Amino acid sequence: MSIDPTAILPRSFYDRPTLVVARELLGAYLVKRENAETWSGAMIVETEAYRGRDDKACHAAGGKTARNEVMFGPPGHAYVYFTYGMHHCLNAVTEALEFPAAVLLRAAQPLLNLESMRERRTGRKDRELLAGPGCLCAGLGIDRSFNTVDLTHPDSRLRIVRGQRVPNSAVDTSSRVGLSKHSGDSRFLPWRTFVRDSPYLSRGRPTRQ
DNA sequence: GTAAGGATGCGCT
DNA sequence: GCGCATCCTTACG
Repeated sequence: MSIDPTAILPRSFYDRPTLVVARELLGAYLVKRENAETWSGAMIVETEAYRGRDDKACHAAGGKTARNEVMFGPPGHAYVYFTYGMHHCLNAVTEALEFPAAVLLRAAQPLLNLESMRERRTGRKDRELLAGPGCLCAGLGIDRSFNTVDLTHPDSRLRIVRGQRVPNSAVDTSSRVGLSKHSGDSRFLPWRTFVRDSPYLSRGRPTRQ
């Protein structure tokens, strides 16, 4: 298994229904350039879909603001936001221009340049380096300076490239993690997708009734 | 093993 | 000012 940082997923990959993109991102490689020679890489194992004005859990449910306007832009760009006063979260924008939607990358299996990840996440086991949306950004050193980065551009320091095929038999879904009451019925949508038996998943518990 | 609460800063009302 | 698409530490079985 080797990562080819030039096998970039094209914009057409993201210009599809968000749930399809969320499913197909499982097994893909998230790749970040550390410097001229060094790349860090990890296989995506857990995602969540956030889609449109009707999804009350979607940041864009209340309309376009300075914070979420990337979600209204063209697909294939990174939406990175800061939350809980300390965590960054990384999303890939999906669907057509002006339709706000994105896939939250929640967990990944470290594959390339684990040294850098261990430095940024001292004291953690390897399986925990990228296990959670905040952890994933911490482990890969992704902050708000990555907001709006084009994930499909050959010069970008952050991109997603072709990875491994994950069979449907290995994929499971659940409701999304961490949504509060204000999301209404949206919080029960089964829009979290993950590789069922991966040891690299987040510890997040899906929203319950 | 699980559960509860605190940390923390930004976006939005 | 309030609440958050979270994570970590602490407490207790």
